[in-house]
Amino acid sequence: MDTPIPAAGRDFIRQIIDADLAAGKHVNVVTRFPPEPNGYLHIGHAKAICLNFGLAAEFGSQVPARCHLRFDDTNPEKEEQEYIDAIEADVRWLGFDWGEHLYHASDYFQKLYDYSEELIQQGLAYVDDQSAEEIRATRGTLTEPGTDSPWRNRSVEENLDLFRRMRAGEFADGSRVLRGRIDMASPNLNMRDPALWRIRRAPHPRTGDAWLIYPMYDFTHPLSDALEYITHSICTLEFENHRPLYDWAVDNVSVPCKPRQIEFARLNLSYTVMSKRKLLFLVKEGHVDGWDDPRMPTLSGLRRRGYTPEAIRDFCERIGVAKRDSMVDVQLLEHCLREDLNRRAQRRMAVVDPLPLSIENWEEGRVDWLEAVNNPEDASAGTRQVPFTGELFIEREDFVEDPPKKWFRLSPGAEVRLRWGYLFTCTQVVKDAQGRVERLVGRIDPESRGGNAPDGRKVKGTIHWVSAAHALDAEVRLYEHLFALEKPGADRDFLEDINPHSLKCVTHCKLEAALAEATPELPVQFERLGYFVRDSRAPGLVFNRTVTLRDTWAKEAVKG
RNA sequence: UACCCCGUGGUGUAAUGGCAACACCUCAGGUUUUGGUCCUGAUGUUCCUGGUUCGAGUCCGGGCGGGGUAGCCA
Repeated sequence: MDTPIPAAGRDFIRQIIDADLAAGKHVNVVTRFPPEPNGYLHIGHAKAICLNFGLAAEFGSQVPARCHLRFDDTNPEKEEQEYIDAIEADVRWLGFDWGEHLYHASDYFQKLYDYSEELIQQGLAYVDDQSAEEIRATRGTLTEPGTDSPWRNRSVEENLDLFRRMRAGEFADGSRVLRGRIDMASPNLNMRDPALWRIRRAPHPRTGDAWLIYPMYDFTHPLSDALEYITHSICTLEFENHRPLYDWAVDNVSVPCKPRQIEFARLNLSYTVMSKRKLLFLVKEGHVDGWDDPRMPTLSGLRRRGYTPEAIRDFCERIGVAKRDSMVDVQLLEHCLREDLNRRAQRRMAVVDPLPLSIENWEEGRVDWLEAVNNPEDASAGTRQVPFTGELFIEREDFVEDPPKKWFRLSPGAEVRLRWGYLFTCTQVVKDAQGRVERLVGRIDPESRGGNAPDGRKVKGTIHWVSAAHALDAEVRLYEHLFALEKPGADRDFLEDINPHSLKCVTHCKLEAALAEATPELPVQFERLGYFVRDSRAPGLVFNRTVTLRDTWAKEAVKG
């Protein structure tokens, strides 16, 4: 190593790899991201993806390094091609590339089968005729040892014969299982003669009906890692107790290398759920619109919502990697998002809850094309022309008849700036029969074109607007967190914690005409409201609110 | 009450025997044609208890607390 990396500040996994490289244990770094295609990828997977692919990219400057994408497809009853396709698309969208290294555990079934015969030959595996119930009953408990199966001491020949016939389909589903012959009294339950292969007459998305027996994760995973020459096999904490079994597998068959399993804490995010089981439930029971519902923590949902891969990667970097259970505040994710969007999103004006406003001293039919800055954070984004007329829409929220303290938006007699336009003073409030404000009337200062008065007087409030004659009609979907509680399901069914206000669809919003060209790939900021993106599924002009702007006034208002 | 893992501000992460730091959040102020952005500042931290050491968040013992594990799921 020409430039030794200081240990300080590096997470424990990077330190392990540093040490392995320094000690000459490895001359390269090979990691893998091993999803099971039984659901869509979520933000928790993003953490694992960024870790594994990130490691390969980082160490690649030092030694040969790569990261594989491998589908852990050993349970045909839960896995589907739709998920396989979605996972590949999501990993790519996040910004990672596995190159040639796309693998499937199902490609290794024959090798795994051969390794199993090796185990049988060594007396390290046997065919058990017990039912699943009997095996469960004899496994023992957390505090008591299990008892040996009556079939535990079969001869090698008999085991070989039976195992071959299992494969040939001579036995019914679930009637027999191949078990590792380890230790029924082990304090680690995973070592109490774990099942290695089970009989399942289920078509597999990739192998079709070629196999009637399927290997278990605990057997498949370590050997797949070994077959791919994985150096560091990084997984989540719940597999910690499985590590002795992982090591047992690679130690007892003739694989070409012995990868090391390292466990880290999975991501928990406040105000959401992360288990695939729960996410699947939300989809199947119709609590959300699908896996890519913009309220879902799935990568496809976040994408549709307007999250950027850059923001998600930044987030994954900032949360770090450790072994302690934790719950990350969703506000950190939103902070990363806003930071990215602030840099890149062009500004537009849009009125979600329109209130008509008429300018008395504006010549009928006159259109004034004003210059508006597209992105104050990025001069190269340039400017655009926005039409100003005597009939506008403003945000209903920006007007109050009886302003509270520190209110510097619109109220009767108060002067505000119409962004990029003129200083405006409200002279008249028109109400309907019910007393609801229907329309505002007022005057502009004709000398203030562009937003500044010639006399230099300060106007603190600036509000956004849209010319009525030029406005586009659109639907805007306002989202909040899917769950109302920080930790959904903490003390009741998680469905009861769903936020009833997680989606608000608002129709007949008024947009600046330039928004007609908005695409689902380009985030925009609706000035003073938040970041939005064109929906990728709905026909017509439909926008999703990605995230609001920080709103210090809202906090002020709450305080009174 | 078996085995494994983990305990650092409200949250997440760092400090690798030597001044407990960074980010988010919160709060206060400044700048501002977005109550955005940006800038400045403030509040707040080593689970308890013995020990080793000149010196312990860090090493050791004992507690306490949290998480995981009894699929032919992954």
